[in-house]
Amino acid sequence: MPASLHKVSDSAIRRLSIYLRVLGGLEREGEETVSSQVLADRAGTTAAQVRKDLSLFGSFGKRGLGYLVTTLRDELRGILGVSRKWRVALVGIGRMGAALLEYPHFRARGFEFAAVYDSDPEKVGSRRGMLTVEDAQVLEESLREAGIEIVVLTVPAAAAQEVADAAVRAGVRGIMNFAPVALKVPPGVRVNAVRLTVELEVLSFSLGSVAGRD
Amino acid sequence: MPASLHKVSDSAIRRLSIYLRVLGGLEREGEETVSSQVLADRAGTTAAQVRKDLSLFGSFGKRGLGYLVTTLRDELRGILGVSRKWRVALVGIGRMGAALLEYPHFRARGFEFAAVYDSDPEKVGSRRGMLTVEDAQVLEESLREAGIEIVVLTVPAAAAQEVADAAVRAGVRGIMNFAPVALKVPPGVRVNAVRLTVELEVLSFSLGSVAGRD
DNA sequence: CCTTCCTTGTGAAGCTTTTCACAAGGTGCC
DNA sequence: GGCACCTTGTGAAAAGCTTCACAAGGAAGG
Repeated sequence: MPASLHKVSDSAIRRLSIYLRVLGGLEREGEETVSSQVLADRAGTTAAQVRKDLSLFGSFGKRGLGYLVTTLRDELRGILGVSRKWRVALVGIGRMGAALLEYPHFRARGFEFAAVYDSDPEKVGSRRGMLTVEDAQVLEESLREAGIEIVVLTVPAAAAQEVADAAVRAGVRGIMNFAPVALKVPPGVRVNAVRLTVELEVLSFSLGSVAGRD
Repeated sequence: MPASLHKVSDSAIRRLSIYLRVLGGLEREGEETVSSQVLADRAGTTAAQVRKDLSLFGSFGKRGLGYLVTTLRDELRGILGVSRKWRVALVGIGRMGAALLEYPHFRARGFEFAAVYDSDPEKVGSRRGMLTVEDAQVLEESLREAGIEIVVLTVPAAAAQEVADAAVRAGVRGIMNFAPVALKVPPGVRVNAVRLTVELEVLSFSLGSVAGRD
């Protein structure tokens, strides 16, 4: 049975996103079908896991054959909600923010930066690609007017909570947080933290341990 | 029982890294002790989880009092392997690579970029802070000579596996991979992938679902 | 010293996620 | 059409992770 309302784990969703990326590659290579085994190899997981993940949302495969690449890709897009465009804003134009603004994979997946903010008077008013940097002081009103749904937060840790609060007041329900601080948000708002230092420290731990296995 | 050799989950290590960050903040605020409850609040988890995580490595607290901030910080540094410096190399100086080179939190935690590589002749030989960009063609030999232990990979997907192979041959055992592709590496080498698009798609899924809880 | 209060460390229970294994369904060749 | 072969979808088992609940240890004050 499908099950769109049963609670689906975060890790399953992460893997679906990876499958989607893999399917894009397969399509470009001209593959028409793919088995759970091949999909798993390319995604770095197991065939059983792939089938289980997909079965959370329906039966997309053909027994004896596998999955139709294009069809499955479309299904996954629908499940993940990326068959539409999302209006995203970036707050904080440091080096990281600037890099993300230009990051080609976001736009290619339907995430479109529709507004950019900074609090530095030197930056406010300057252009970044198609966008003009707006003053973070008018964040709340401006986000609401622009109909922003997701905010990417690349401000210093000290300013992050304040910005998040304003974004929430403006109706934003998704925040991708690069600031090294745990944001408090009301229920109904989702924060996804990207912790670069944590990732390096996980590596450090693995290498430091007696044997550093796989 | 402590247990330094029992297998410790990745998520537990991630949390330890977050606790370490929180402890830094507490120390700057002049706190001398901290309870598992406060640590949990600031780290975004529960008190029981904090105690369980720490108990994997020893008994660092004092009943009735909590944990000594400075002591626990030192213990965590030791556990995570960041009481020493790590020699890190960056391969691929796009916008993302350039942003990471300047990312202040890496150096502050003991991760020091000791070499930078790119394959673009325009970039090779130019300076980036204290470093001169080296040619990616001599990656393997150069990494070995520089004694690099960790590589941060910010090259296009198509080049990533090749770079990873060279790094592994050079003795690198830790790779932080920003390229949207699953790297194959031999046992003993650890890859940590940073998947920015996946993080956005997880948000997209959460917002798209009927109710987008929490 | 004794009592009260607080917080840790930790088995055990509960829950979630992953892996297993196989019946069922479909393909494609002869 | 029939047969051999392949791959999915899925209950069930296994493994892993988190939460619970409380005994034990220590602090603080009288």
